Amino acid sequence: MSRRTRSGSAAPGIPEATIARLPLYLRALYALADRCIASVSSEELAAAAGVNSAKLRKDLSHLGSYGTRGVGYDVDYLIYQVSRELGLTQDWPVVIVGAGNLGRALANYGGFLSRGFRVVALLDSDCAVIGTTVAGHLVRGVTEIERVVDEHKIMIGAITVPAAAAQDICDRLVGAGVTSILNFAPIVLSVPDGVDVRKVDLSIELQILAFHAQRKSAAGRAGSELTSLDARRGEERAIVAAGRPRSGRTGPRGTVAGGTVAGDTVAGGTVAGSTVAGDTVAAEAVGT
Amino acid sequence: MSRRTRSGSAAPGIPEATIARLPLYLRALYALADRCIASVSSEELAAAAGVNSAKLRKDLSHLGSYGTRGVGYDVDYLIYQVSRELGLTQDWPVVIVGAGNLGRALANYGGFLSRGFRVVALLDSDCAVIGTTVAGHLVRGVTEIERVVDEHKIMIGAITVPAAAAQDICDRLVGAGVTSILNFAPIVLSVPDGVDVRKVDLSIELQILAFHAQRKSAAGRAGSELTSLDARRGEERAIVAAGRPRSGRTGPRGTVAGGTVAGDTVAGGTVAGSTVAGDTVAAEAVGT
DNA sequence: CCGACTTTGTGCAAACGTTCACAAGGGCGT
DNA sequence: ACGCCCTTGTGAACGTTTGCACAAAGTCGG
Repeated sequence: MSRRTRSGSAAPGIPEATIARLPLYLRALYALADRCIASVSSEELAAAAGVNSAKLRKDLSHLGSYGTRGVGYDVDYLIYQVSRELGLTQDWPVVIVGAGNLGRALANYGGFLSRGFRVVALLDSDCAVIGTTVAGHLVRGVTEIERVVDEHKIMIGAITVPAAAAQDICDRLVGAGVTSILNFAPIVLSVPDGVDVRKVDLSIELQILAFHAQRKSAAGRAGSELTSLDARRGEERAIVAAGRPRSGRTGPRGTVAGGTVAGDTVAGGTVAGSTVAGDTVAAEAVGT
Repeated sequence: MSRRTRSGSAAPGIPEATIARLPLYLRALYALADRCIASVSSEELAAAAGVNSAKLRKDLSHLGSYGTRGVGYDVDYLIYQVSRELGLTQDWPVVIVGAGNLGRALANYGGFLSRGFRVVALLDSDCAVIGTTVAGHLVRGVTEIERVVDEHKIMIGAITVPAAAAQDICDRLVGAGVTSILNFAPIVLSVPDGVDVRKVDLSIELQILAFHAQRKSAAGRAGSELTSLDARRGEERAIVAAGRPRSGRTGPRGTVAGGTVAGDTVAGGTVAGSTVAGDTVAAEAVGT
């Protein structure tokens, strides 16, 4: 908790939400600079970054009073100021552990990674991959973590290994002196105080998307079979209030819908459609 | 804005922040189920998910009163409830456009993607890639977007193409009927109302990490050269107050530090270290 | 030099999210 | 059956974030 909110040192008053948006602004600014646009108003920049203009102005005001009233912001100057605030005016050597698809994707992200970041090592544990070249980087064994980190004074590491290996890799990175970790593995890493962990999970965003998509579906067509979904919800609640609590003690494991669900999913990730059917049966069996 | 906050239909009161954490809980729950743990307390589950236990309880309370006082939550049952709330009890066919490193990584994410999601098509514009098989999927041409979306009734699309092509692909996906888009390209997509866009940017997280790392560096060693960074900041502000505003009109483009910065970066992503030097010079030239 | 116009920077209030602390409610031993 | 103990669910306080609306401050035309 304290790990993410304020990482070690006390923040001098620059909100976390603002920090999270600065990269967005920076990207928009670079796009403007590429098109040789020298000056930009908060309205335009906000539109380019996809945020409210008042929010953008307030965010930028935290960095200082760059910008000219009646005119706007000087693109190049603002790029520099935002970069500096983010710490991108210095060189950040990065080690990527895991040369699978994700690791390779990250190593190839050059176009945007290279602004301040430099991949100095790409490691993997798979002997079949070690020795090959990916995105111009020779893949080396994970045994070299400590040496590489120490040699290049690396403070940032990216973990793109399978979930099962992630904590071990994390421990070794931290042990070697890495204090900032970008975790792509779908587990929660535990790290000592003073170490920053940020995570990127491809499936989480997809699941959030599914939630909203479901909403849209349910709202869109109101008279079709999808309405039975809402109806089922009502019954479901009823089960909880009536049938479920009793079964908690009766069986060592839930004999209601839940058991079926886990059986399906643990088995090997069956498409969840069948799960719904399983529950509908349970609902009828218990509810009526 | 309204696009992300509430996507089309009015939310019945379940906070966005909660939705964003549900996948996290779900993952922790699956991990518990794998270890054959039938019941879990909010404290334990919160620890596994890396959040505050009070937050977890409040989040879950939004779904309903699942859970037994004095005991905890039935793992299997909760898995089902959370899955259903997220819309994962139904099958979501997904199309991935862009079979580069990222697209491949996503297609191979099977272990976690498969819980509710199903990659039905992998498209690319590169003739060299079309026809090859990636993660068990035949790569087809982007020209087939419309056909594939229509044929499989696809509502969710992932964009893993380069930034330059992303908006075009997005437009075509939307035109074909896709209403939820997961965007990996580092640009802000513009979509009509009713279409959901979520973005994943590998470099943004890295930049946030850099910000905190910089903080840690500056705080850690107080007497070394890093202190000059803070000193430079002071001077920087001085320039803004004194020298900069005047140059705004004098030259068509900023002749101060900003120009140098952009020249460096636009040229081809030089490591930003040199930029700092450039600015220091400018600071001395103008400030003193 | 002045007055009109434009855009920044910010005080303020409302919305939102988090955390604490505790009452309500259930299991478990006796 | 009863009381102890444990954990959930939630009311209320707190902090953060957002967005409005406007004064301050600059440019531009005459």
